[in-house]
Amino acid sequence: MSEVAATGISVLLVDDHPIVRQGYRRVLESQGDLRVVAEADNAADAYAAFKAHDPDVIVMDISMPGASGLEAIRNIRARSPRARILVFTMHNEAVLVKAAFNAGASGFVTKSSEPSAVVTAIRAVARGERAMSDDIAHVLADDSLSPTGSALDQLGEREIEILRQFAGGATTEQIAAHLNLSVKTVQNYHYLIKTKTGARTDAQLVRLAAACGLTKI
Amino acid sequence: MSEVAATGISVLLVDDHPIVRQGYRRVLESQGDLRVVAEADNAADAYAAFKAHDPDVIVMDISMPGASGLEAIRNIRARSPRARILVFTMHNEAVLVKAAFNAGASGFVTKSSEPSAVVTAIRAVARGERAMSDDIAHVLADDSLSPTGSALDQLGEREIEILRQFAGGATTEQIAAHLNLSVKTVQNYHYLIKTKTGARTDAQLVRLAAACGLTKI
DNA sequence: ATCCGGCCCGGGAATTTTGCCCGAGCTGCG
DNA sequence: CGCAGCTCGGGCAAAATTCCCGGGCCGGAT
Repeated sequence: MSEVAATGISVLLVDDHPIVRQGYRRVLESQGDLRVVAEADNAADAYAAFKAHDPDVIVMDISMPGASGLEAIRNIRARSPRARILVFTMHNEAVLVKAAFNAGASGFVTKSSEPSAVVTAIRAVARGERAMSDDIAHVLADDSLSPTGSALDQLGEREIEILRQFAGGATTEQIAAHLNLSVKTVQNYHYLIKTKTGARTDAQLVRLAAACGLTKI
Repeated sequence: MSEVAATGISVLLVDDHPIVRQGYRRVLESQGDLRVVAEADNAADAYAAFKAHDPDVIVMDISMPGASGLEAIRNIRARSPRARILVFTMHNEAVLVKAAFNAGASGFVTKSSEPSAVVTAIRAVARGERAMSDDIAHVLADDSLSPTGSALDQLGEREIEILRQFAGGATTEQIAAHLNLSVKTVQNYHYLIKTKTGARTDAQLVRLAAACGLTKI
């Protein structure tokens, strides 16, 4: 596209809710300097759209069906290290934030933020800077001050993802199918998560996940 | 507001994510016949806004921090039975759907639906009809093939008590000891509660209990 | 280069729990 | 009285859990 404006920032929207994407698109495009050049609702399409449109910034939710959003970030960054990815999700757990940045994200903004925070973050990420919303900064600050850390800090990425889906109400089979794992592996993770967090009951696990913002109720 | 167009549908938006509300507002208002007259990000504000603006339809997400969305629905309907509430959330569990309708919702649309589905549902609800998105209809259809009851309402006192303790994180043995029952009986109640509510997972049970205000998280 | 430790993925086997059947005692109600 | 519903538990096959194990992979330390 040779006629692309020199000053515009092109954006790829990745979110599994069509209506939510619609809304974002309108909000972003009302800014003047932001153009949504493509949308995707899953990790695979996200990479294809990235290759096809070469956007300046990818705005993506990391809680999507199928492959984990973190996995998608890693995939994209592995093949295109100059990709700028702004994570835009409702989760605000320190573990997730750190995992996202480790995976290669350039920014992290929660959906609880003011709309202006997203726009600001997109512009910062487009300039190659790191960006995060105020609440995320607070979460990370609190986390770095606490000696023991959150109960979820001792969990690996896979464990977090499985805990999220489990607490969300998914059955073991559904999780296994979503993540392409054997049922046995999911069961083992389930058990491991319980022992690591000290939860003696599935209900306690759900409460823990909810308390940490991993899932909403 | 004497200048209100006679043919417009006024909408109150309830969602805890500002940017999401922004987006919905733009999507809905681009329809011409829909006007967003107020927004709220929690249950208490939702009722205040409803009283102040008397909207034709309330579009609300039921996963909000603090008070349960179902509780909010019950509150609003109890005081204003003519209120039309369209639940608009990402959750698609049969238990939640049934609980929402039991609480007094007029419609249920998931965020995975096409934007047009929401608009259609809003218009239907405004006409006093019941509305739901296709995926929700499928979930309910699948669920209704088993002749279970509707939701938490048809639970006996003992069942409610056991569900409360279970959702609170108590183990089967603890519940049995606390209620002077055999472990087997508690297990049987556990199973009975699941079948009556339609929950397929302990996590779904906890979510239902939390959504109904049975336990706080 | 090698070891160590961590995460990831699953198998195996003993133990529990589920899922769903059953009967029995107790209420209240027509 | 008969019927219905709640409460309480036994029984038994099927499934899940609880531990254990090993192997592959990778990054960091020696």
